[in-house]
Amino acid sequence: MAISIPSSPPKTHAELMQRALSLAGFCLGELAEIANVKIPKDFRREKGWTGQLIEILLGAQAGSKPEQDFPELAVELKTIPIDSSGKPLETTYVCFAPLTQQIGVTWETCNVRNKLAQVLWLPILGERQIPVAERMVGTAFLWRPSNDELHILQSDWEEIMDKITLGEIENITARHGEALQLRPKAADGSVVTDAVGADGEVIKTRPRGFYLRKHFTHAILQRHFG
DNA sequence: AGTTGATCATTA
DNA sequence: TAATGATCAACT
Repeated sequence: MAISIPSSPPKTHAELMQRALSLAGFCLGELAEIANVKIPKDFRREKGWTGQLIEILLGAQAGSKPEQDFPELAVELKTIPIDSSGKPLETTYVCFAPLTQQIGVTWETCNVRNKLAQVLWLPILGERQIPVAERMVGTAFLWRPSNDELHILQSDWEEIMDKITLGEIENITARHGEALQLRPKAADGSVVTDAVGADGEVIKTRPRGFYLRKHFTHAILQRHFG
């Protein structure tokens, strides 16, 4: 039952699943000790702490890349905080949205579809009232979108991308999209990037990211756990 | 009470 | 600056 830190990425899906499932039942405090990582009191200043801890324990390569966490397996890793009834506590970040030079990008080739083709979900029982160290890791599972899910995602993505292309970026709010929503994604309000303006000109705006709504990820979890 | 828009640390 | 990992907290 001993957990160790892998020195290399998993080579097969089976190896990845075995590693991920071996974490079930441990709390974050125990895993942090194994990984030799300090435990924050809360996530106010270390929002990505859980995800990075799990990456270490599964042997994912560190660093930021617009590719999957396990490129050779084409698998993306997502930790998702849930309450005691299994409901997601947060939306799930997918990737940045291209705000310019997006001509020619289609659903078939876009980053959203690529990222979501195969996701290893790792639920973390972690209501805010539970101290970080005591939050418990649940049972990991590999998800591939069903045809229905794929169609919803595609329709949302196309609607949002249409508006971006037409220079309506400032009119898109997080209320658009049934499963996918577009929201700011930056360190603070001073961060800007290029986008297409109403008259086709280049404007500056806050970077945006695609997120999965909670009701969508909840449905995914329910499909696997009932 | 649930969601939107804002924010934090780190790396390349 | 742009990307990764996400959660916070103000607002409706």
